[in-house]
Amino acid sequence: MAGNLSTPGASVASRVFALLGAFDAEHRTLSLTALAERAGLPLATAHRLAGELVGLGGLERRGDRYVVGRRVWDLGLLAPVQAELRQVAAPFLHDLYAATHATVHLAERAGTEVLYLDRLSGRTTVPVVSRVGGRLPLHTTGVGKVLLAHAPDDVLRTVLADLSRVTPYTITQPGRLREQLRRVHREGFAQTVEEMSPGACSVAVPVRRGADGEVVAALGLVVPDLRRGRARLVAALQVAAAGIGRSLSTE
Amino acid sequence: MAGNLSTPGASVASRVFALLGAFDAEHRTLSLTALAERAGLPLATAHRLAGELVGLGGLERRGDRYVVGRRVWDLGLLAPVQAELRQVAAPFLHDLYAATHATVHLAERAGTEVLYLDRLSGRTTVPVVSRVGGRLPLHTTGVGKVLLAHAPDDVLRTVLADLSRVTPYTITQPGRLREQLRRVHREGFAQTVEEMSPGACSVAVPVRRGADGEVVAALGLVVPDLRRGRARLVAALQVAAAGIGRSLSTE
DNA sequence: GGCAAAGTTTCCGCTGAGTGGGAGGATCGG
DNA sequence: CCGATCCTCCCACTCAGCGGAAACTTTGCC
Repeated sequence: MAGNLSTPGASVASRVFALLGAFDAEHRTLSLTALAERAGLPLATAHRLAGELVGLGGLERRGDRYVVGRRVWDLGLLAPVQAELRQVAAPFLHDLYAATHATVHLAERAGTEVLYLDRLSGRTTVPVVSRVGGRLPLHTTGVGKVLLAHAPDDVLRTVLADLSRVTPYTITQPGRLREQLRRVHREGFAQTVEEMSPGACSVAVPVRRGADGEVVAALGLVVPDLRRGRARLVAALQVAAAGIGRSLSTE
Repeated sequence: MAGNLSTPGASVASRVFALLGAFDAEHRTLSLTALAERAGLPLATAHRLAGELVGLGGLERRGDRYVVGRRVWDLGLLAPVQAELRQVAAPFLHDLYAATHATVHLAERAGTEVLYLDRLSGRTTVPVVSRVGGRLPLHTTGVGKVLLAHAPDDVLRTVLADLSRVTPYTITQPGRLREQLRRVHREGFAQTVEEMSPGACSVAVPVRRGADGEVVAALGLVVPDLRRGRARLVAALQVAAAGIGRSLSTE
């Protein structure tokens, strides 16, 4: 994990975040050894610091494994991560869910990835890999394609230069993706067919801030099949996106 | 704010959390001076540490105010705060919302307070003060009364000893509250009428883990008026709570 | 404009908090 | 029983962090 933080010169604060940053969606619990390893800290240091963090609520111990502490959850909920957007969007997401019973996503672009801001998923839905706070590639998801179509040129170039394959259907040819992004502009929505996850298709539309039309986010649906009813889904998305955009204040 | 952390002996990690802990729902942005004050740190120290945290993503600067950083949001979402419960409950919360269009709450008891784990609120709803990750008194909310009715004796005693008044209708007499808690047991649900927030009423039921019947959480609805349709709301809540309880694994 | 007050940033020398190698335990499996 | 693996603790050295104080910026008032 990143440069060796055990070298003198690294602040304690950075070590705190190194420890916390050792956790991710695939590693929600870690043994001390794994924690030290992933944080790039000597065992003794990790042990002492981890103990301290447990006392502060930044970590929790469950048996001999560590997990991120409740205190961090508390604090994180205070972070203004698109707070207004999420607030405004919430009822529209419910409406979409009620109308479609598909998994509903609200996402923004974070660099060259999609960042999922909110998600509603029902009982009977295709398994979806997204997660609020999670990031996925821009070229493999519906919301990602929408955001990519409206991203600055340098982002597009970076993404096109490295189209990783996720499923057999993932689009890895820059030319094909470029063509699809043009269609996103022309038709106003993006779609994917099993490009991120087998058995999952998606459609997505941009959310434009009412005042200036800037694309601030994307709204998407994940369904098992798009061959029937796509038009209805897109229409529902567009209604919701327009409603959200209208309700957003000018920054 | 707590003991003076500027005295030597306090670890850097504790100062980091002191700074982050200076933020709360009412203070989501702070000037440097306010931050230092609320964290109990000397100005120079707060300034340096805050700068460091900005570099690490733990804080963000907006103009000359600080807010909690995205990194903390990211990390917090990895904290296993009733992860299974929230996951299992999500679709039931949607159902409840679809059926009632009321604000839906999922909450657990954290010491002598209610901790809101999830919340769905629609467009047209009474203004509600709850917030995911937020805490409220046990005796002024529907979910709180449910949780209090099933809390250990020492918690009950502590709460009864200090029934703070929030609105003119808040129950502040231990006797009356005791009587209501008995009714919660007898009738299987709790209610409030403008006891937390003027114009807001609520009903709530316990969520019992299927395996052992232990009350692990409470499920509640907030509506403008309970005089009509209360029975329907309670019935809907009970169906949902039973469904959630059945889906919970034995810990 | 001039001045005071409040808030923010920088400087710098002293010092004890933090560090981490290593020893010592605990636990497991063969 | 022994070795492997992981966790905990110790302690002497040292440099990262500390914070008082001074400089600087912004704001608001006369």
